[in-house]
Amino acid sequence: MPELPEVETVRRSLEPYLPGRRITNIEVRDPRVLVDLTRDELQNLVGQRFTDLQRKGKQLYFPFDRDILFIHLGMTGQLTVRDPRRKDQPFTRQKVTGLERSLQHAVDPHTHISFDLEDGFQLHYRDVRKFGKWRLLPKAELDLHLRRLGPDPLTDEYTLKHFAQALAKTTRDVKAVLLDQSVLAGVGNIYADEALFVAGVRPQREARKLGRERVKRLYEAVRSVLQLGIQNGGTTLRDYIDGQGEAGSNQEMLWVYGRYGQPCRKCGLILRKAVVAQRTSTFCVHCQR
DNA sequence: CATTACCTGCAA
DNA sequence: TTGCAGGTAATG
Repeated sequence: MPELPEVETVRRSLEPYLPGRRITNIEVRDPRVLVDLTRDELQNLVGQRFTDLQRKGKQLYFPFDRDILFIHLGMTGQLTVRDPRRKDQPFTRQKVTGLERSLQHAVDPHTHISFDLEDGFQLHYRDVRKFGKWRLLPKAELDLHLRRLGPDPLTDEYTLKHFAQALAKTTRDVKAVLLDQSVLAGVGNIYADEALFVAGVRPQREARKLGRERVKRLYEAVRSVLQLGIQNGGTTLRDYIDGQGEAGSNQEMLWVYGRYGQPCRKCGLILRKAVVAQRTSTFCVHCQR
């Protein structure tokens, strides 16, 4: 599900609800998403208030009094807030689509963690495949933990120099570099394919063989496709919803991801797919070299 | 490097 | 029934 634009959309959509609210109860139904963390340790957050909602790449992190809660949504993680003032929607809407079913938390077998907050608000974590990960780390370990990630492309730590150097020193496929979270944090399979198309670069091109001009185009394409994704509230293919249960619309804007067999939106040639960096990749052999 | 494992649901 | 899916992390 979630790459940088989806995670950022979740973060923003939770922002009006969580900061300042005290946690009154925590229920963990399936502890498998907890990493180096027991149910009891998570209970330490009861009585504390949410403060800032932060993000680096695909990693969400929420500072509390002494510890920081890290949440990675994996492939199918959903973090949603229930607002008691909106009884009618979206959580009790009567549609019967899969997306809507996910909002009936009380009876949903995939909602593994629920927080009760002040004023009747609730925060729910749903994750069908359970690839998501929750960690609780002391504040002192924040830098250590974030340092394992490369720069977030929406910050000014993301520089052409750094990006070019990372590409120049490896024989890997360029797509593998885009997906490497220690090089840059936040690009996954969708936005890697999209950025490569926008830059006119084939995913299987050897990273160090890209010329200066194409490196620069790719550097900028990464940022532009992520920004567009955020602008459109993320890409909803099946599971992704934001913190208020809303789907995104960026799937309507995709140039190539998931469109193999269909005509290229720029030149009309049928898009091809190949496995690159162990992931299905879609590209246009005419527009991408 | 590539492969496998972790999980569940859904479409082919 | 098989293969595939937005994710990492642990193996050879």
